[in-house]
Parts: sequence; C-alpha cells; structure tokens
Amino acid sequence: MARGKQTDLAVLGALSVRPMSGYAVREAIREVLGHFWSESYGQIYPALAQLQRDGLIEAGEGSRAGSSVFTLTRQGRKRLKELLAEPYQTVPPRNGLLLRLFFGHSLGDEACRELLRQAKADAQAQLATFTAIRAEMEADGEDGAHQRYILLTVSAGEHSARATIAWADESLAALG
Amino acid sequence: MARGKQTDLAVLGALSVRPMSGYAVREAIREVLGHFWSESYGQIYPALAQLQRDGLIEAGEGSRAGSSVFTLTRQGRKRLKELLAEPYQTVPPRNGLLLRLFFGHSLGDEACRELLRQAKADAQAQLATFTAIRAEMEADGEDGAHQRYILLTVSAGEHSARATIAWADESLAALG
DNA sequence: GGGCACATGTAAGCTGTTACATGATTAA
DNA sequence: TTAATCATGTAACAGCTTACATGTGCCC
Repeated sequence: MARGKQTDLAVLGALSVRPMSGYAVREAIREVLGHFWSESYGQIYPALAQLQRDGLIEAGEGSRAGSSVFTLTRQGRKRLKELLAEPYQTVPPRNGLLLRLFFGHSLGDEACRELLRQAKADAQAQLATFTAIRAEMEADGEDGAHQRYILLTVSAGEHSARATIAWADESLAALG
Repeated sequence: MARGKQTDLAVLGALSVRPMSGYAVREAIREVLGHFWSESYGQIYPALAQLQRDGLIEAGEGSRAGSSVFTLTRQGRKRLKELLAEPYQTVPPRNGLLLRLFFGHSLGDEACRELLRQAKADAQAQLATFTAIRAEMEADGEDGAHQRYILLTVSAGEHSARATIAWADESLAALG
C-alpha cells in the first residue's frame, strides 16, 4: 500500500503519452524524464500491478508472448489529474560536492579546484545534451500539445547547468 | 555496518569545526549545512557510537548529566581527509515540480502558472536568506580559514536560486 | 547459434525518516 | 511550575535499489 504516490504519478503520466509495457515505462522515465526523475523496476512492476487492481490501467496483448501493453482507463486519467494537483514532496538535500567544498580547508585547495573543474565539465556536457534535445524538438515541430511543457523542463535543465558553470568559474577564480 | 560513508563524513566534518554533542551535531547540520545536506537522529547517534568504537572520536564530559561532547581524534582527522577525497555519490533525481510541469497539458495552464509562481517565491526567499548569511559572514570577518569555503557553498545557493527565478519568469512568459 | 534488446517479476537488503520513550536544565 | 530547549537513544517502518531468475524474439 501507499507505495509512493509520486511513482503512481510518473507511471500514469508515462502511460498518458501512449500505452506501453512496463519495460518501456522504465525506458521512457530513464530517457525522457531522466534529468529530473528516476524509478527502478522494483518500483514500476508492483505499481503497475496495483494500478491494474485499482482499475486505473488496463492490460492488453503485447507484441510478444507474455508481455503486456498497459493503457490508461478513464478513472486512471482522472487519478492522474488528481495526483498532478497534489502538492509535491521534496527530497532531503544531499549534495556531496558542496559537502566536500564546505570542508575545503581540510580537503585542500587543489582538490577543491579539481572538484570544481569536474563539476563544470559535467554541467557543460549536460548543457550540450539539453541544447540538442531542444534543437531536435523545435526541428520536428510535432506534438504541440505536450511540447511546450516538455520545453519548460528542458529549460530548467539549461538554466541549472548554466548556473553551475558560472558558479564553478567564479569559485575557481576565488580560489586562485 | 557500512552505514553511509557520507553520514560519517558529515559528522566528522561537523566535529572538526568544534567538539560538540550529538544533539548539537544535528542542529549544526540542519542550520549550517541545511541548504545542501540533511541527517536525522536515527543516523547520527548510531554513527557517533560506531565512530567512537573505531577510535575516530572521543567522548568527553558534557555540560550536563548524561550528555557527552565528542572530539575528533588524530585518526578521526585522518579519516575525515580520506572521506573528503573519495568521489561523492549523487542521489537519484526526484523533482516533483518538473514532473508536474512535464505533464502540464493534463494539469492545465493556470495550475502550471501557480506552481511557477510558488517556485519563484520560494527561490526569492532562499536568495534573501543566502544574501543575509553572506552579509553577516563578511561583516564578522572572522574565521578566515573556513570562511572562503563556506562562501563557496553560499554562492552555489545564490546561483541556483537566481537561475530558478530567471527560469520561472521565462516560463511564466512562455505560458502567457 | 550467439548476442542483444525486450520483457517480467521478486527477494534481499540498505538507507533513511518518524515517532516514541526518557530525562535534565533553563528561563518565564 | 510549566514550557521550551537540550539531550540521548531505539524500534518500526517506508522507500528504493540491486541483483538475480527467467524467458522471448530478432538480427547478424
């Protein structure tokens, strides 16, 4: 019971885009929501079973033996809207990079600089990914209904990555 | 066993600033590291007991009956440096706000705008807090050894908050 | 026929929070 | 004297990941 409402939300949301198998739900979450959300098989399969028992999704014949394609029911669509409207829970922060920099005096300046350089490189790689996604989406031009909202989350990633790069540069300068 | 290395790191780090009780460790983590780290009593007390058994910290007489003040030993200081040098683990992302905006089509535009307005207000409040901390630290001017590193983490918070504000403004404009 | 992607599911175990039980000390 | 804060600790539980077990279908 009460297995994360947020997991239900992610699963129902994925199925609202198109019907798919549990495996595909996992892949969709990894690839599409990956930069701000994650779920493992250990969450997804039990969630699918429960959602089916509750009549929020229906299982259809899959493309191969033993596989299922899940589709949202009308109640499932209603439940999705309910969950979307609920206040979201935040996870307790656990930023290992900042924890290390906070004790930078014990860590040593050169190690701090190395951490910052790595963080900057990671953020640059992320920024490139987001920019590529945006370019691809804007080139396609399809799927207008979802696209604007997806671009909102891509934009969040871009802003966050740019902020990290600027912060790393400033901090590297400050450490001399 | 193997109770989070990162918890050990946070606890040893806190005690490296000054010797204190378990309760004070919790408060220090909440108040000082709060914007990027968290630990609960259920983590801290077992960690302290284990660290003491391992000879990394020593318990001294507290200010009142039954209370202890923990101090880093030489080995503890060494262990702290080891842990600081280890690569940090990242937590799987779980951003409830972006998850909701991603499915904004189902949620509805007005609800999306409300989420963005709230996110902006939160970020503004955070930014004000960080700015106040910075002002206070720069006014004091004391504790030079740690201060530069602490300001690095404050700066990270400022950049992140400003990025969120800019993103929210852009997104509100995009949603009309 | 071998490897890879697709596919389902569970059990063990780790990490971490919450709630509770307990009590000392201080300030109003 | 009563409320708040300081202080310690644990037990129950929630949430999630990982690894494993198992098998199908496709393509080279």
